[in-house]
Amino acid sequence: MMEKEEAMRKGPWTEEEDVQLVFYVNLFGDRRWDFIAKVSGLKRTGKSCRLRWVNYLHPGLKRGKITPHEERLVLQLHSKWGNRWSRIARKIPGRTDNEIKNYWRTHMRKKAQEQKKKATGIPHASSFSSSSSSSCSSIASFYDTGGMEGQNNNNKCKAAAEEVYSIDEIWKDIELSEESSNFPITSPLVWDFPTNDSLWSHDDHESKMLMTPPYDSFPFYNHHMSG
DNA sequence: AATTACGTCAACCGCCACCAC
DNA sequence: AGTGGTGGCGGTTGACGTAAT
Repeated sequence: MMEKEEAMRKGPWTEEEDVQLVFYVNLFGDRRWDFIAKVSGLKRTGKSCRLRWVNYLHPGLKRGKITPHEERLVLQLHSKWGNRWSRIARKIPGRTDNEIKNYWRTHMRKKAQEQKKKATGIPHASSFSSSSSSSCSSIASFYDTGGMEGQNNNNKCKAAAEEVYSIDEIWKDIELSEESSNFPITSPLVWDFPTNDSLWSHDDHESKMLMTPPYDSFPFYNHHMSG
């Protein structure tokens, strides 16, 4: 409390901050965010660092639009779990909870509005997507944390959804589509650092490693920054 | 060309769970 | 068992880009 808090930065991250964060995450792992926030010299909170890493800098992130397969998967999982975004995201490789949440909000809202119109008698029927197997649950539970578990009135939808498309099938689909499309895992920054967990055992060294990342020696830095 | 409306998405906030002490 | 610190999660906001007028 008496500690005079340095003003924390907020808002969009700069490229320099990204580089710095990645450097320290590769050094210390992606767990101790508060520590990383402190030692990195970034004027960001641990939470902010974590968010940036998880939603943007993580090497495994898949960029680009949600595919129909993923969309289907989101629908399936949302019908099952409701707004458990992180849980859903874990089942969709390369997608973050934030991404899925945003996707759901923007796309499902539209669908919900259409559905409402339809319900109020205004003839406007555009299907959710030609590949969507079931939109009943998503519309019904749109925006609330329903989920299907334990909700009798929705069991029909769940059953219908599962009947139409099993999770296994969805996974197969995704694998196939990814194989065929050969989708690139394209994180905005391609980091060459080894993610070496052994670094974690170097607690004693941590304080000695508090240095500013040598930007010049980062091959990816120049590469990315020139873009 | 200027303005408005709309869509998208990165980032913040508040709450909660977990863990170490 | 109680407490404080930290990370994770879901909800929400606001900036920015683009389409429509």
